[in-house]
Amino acid sequence: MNISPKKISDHQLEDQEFSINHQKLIDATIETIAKRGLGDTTIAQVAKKAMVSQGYANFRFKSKENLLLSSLKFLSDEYKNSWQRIFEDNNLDPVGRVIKIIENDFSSKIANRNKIAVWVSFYSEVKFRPSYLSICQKQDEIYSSQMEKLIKEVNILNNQSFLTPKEISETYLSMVDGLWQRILFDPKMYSHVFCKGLVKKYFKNIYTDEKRFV
Amino acid sequence: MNISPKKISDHQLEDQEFSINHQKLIDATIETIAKRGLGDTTIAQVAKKAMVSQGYANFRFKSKENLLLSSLKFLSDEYKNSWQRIFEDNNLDPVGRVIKIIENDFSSKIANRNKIAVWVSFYSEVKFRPSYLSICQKQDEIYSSQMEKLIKEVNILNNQSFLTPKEISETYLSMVDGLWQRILFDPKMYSHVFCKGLVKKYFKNIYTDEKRFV
DNA sequence: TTTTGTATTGAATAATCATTCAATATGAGT
DNA sequence: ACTCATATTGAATGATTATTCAATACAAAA
Repeated sequence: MNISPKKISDHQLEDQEFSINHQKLIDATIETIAKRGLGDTTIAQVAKKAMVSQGYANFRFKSKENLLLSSLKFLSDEYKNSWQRIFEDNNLDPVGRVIKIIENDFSSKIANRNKIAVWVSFYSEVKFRPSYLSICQKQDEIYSSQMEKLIKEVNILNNQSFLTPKEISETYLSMVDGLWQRILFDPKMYSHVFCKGLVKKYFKNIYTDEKRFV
Repeated sequence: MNISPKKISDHQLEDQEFSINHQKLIDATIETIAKRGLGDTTIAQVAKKAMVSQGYANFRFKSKENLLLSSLKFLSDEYKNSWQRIFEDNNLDPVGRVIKIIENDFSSKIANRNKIAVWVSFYSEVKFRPSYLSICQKQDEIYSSQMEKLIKEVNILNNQSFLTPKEISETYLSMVDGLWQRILFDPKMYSHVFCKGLVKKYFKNIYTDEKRFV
């Protein structure tokens, strides 16, 4: 995982905040949180999983807090990138874009149980750690407003007027958060297929003539 | 808060797992988790807030884990009772019952930021603590099936057939979970009024003839 | 008042962990 | 081969905190 193509010594990359060890530690942090919970995640365990010494992990990230923060940032960026790719794809019409968003939100890369466990762990601490909040909240506002704009386009094309774009987009985003949480409890019942189906049915009910919401 | 009407010495109530101190400690636990997060909640802080000694808190609940568990149980029971009251009220027709459920889910007693912070904290640990899971999951399944049954009644009366009762009830329950989480981030934007309005609009869109979904 | 059983204290204990840092390994340049 | 700069180790440190328990307060009964 994350092997750089050419063998480069780590220190050459240090200032860029990237190296094999840097990423190995972040991956190990995510795995550890997913397996044991944020509260039971220790530097020792993370270091062991990343196969570096405990001291090194601390040295590399300056503090445990910073390691956790970097891991959250990594997940946040991963999601952001997948979102942006959809919004920058000019081959998609509004409905096609909505469908891609849904597929992405319940893809196995994004909505797997490990990553959700990490998200929820951080979410639960957001109220107490301004640094977590600043990573998540700003992005969340962007997603909200971009989604609303997108739905506005869909609404116009599909001649729907009872629900406002804001209502539809807020409902969608809440549903996704709720379903993610439920995947944690009962991943069998809340399978990707089930979740995608549920959300698409929501849209199908609004845009009855649109055949693509399966 | 929770003053018993007559002055009774605590030990008379001990076997019933209830006493002034018992409840004071649970209240203090919830407040502490809400204020500092599950990870930073220590027995010392809880004991201080409950105005008993640290040793006593431990003695009374046998362990920190048990104190946390009792607090989760308290919240879970509180929600359960409010839910049951609605389902046992024979004056309500199906739609009236749905509306009461919505009002309850976003009442200030249930959906306040402190209690949500506690819920989310526990949720985030559910994957790792079977004891938490057993308190939450069983109830959640009951809510799911009762809600589905209720929607079935509403569907029949309102002649709606495109969305299945299961789809509507799962969508509702997910939305509530998602909105709760969002209240944590941004309580101003996700006010009780906003959340209730959003959910009612969802139902209004499904049951267009039903005037009560505002 | 004295006794007795329970409630409550708070200081001591022991375990866990983040963090530090002196010592060592590594590998590129000479 | 030697030097030097950087990477990495792992044992020691110190802080935090759950848990224990001997000592004390209290209140009811005699």
